[in-house]
Amino acid sequence: MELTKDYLSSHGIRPSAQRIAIMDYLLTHKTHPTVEEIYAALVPLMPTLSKTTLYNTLKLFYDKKVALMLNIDEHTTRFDGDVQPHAHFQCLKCGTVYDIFEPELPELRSVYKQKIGDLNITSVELSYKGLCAHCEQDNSN
Amino acid sequence: MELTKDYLSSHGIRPSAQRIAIMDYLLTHKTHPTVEEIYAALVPLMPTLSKTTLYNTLKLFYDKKVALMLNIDEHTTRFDGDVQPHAHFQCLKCGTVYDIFEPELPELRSVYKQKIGDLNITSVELSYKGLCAHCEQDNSN
DNA sequence: GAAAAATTTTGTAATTATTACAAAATTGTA
DNA sequence: TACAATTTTGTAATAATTACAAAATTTTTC
Repeated sequence: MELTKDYLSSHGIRPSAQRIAIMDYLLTHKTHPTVEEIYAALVPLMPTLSKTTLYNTLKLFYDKKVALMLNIDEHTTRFDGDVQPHAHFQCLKCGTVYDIFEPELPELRSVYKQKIGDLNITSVELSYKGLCAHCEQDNSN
Repeated sequence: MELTKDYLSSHGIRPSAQRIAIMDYLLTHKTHPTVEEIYAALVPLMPTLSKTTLYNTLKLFYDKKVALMLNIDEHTTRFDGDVQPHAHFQCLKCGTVYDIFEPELPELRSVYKQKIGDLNITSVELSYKGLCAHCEQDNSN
């Protein structure tokens, strides 16, 4: 908690109670949560928390580069407190988003913040879809 | 137009007038249009076209693999009639989505439809963001 | 330490994208 | 032609996100 506060400060984010709680949630739940999921988890701990604050804060985290904003899910934006370059996989059946830290994705690291042609890259998102092992063998289609 | 009809048929899609018009639009406008943009362009030609048909048709095209459904844009889904594996870049300022067919993206092709760990990949989306050359030199920030 | 200024949070109300659904129209087939 | 299946349409609902101004909190200045 105290670490989270310093983490925010060192990234130019004033550490309010709300911001600490939200960042702390992202750092301890690497499940690529939606706004709805974060809200549902935090409201019991912080009953006055508003959705607007949550949206504003997540946008701030994204701008300050302490969170990734993932567009992998067709329906909603998901967030990731792990800002190391890595890829994601979403199961088309159960919707779970998995991290992919495979070393055979060198281009993800090398191209990051480089130029392709005359385009100045500032962020990359590499997303896979398919069926996860669990859903693959599950016959309850 | 006649070609478009055959193209749909050969992919198991019954070629209705609406479907031909929509596919034809995608094949001749490689601008990664939104549903709204496609609708605005086609309604003058086909005044009875409904949004529901457009949504259903684009979903069908995606399922039948004659269109890509892009989640690169935070606000809305975009579609691409070019189904060859390739990457995209969206300018954070003007919003334009550019194609990236760079040869230094080998993994995009090799990993496509392969396995990573115990995950069965069926589609890949590689998205970059940043400023395009045009917006980069434009000082009207 | 109190007052003023700046920042952050909140709640409500809009907006936008997407989906549900059933009736109407169209197309394919017996 | 008539029946069945498919496709299209329009309206209404849902869900995600944003706008906005008032209230609360924090920081700065005197």
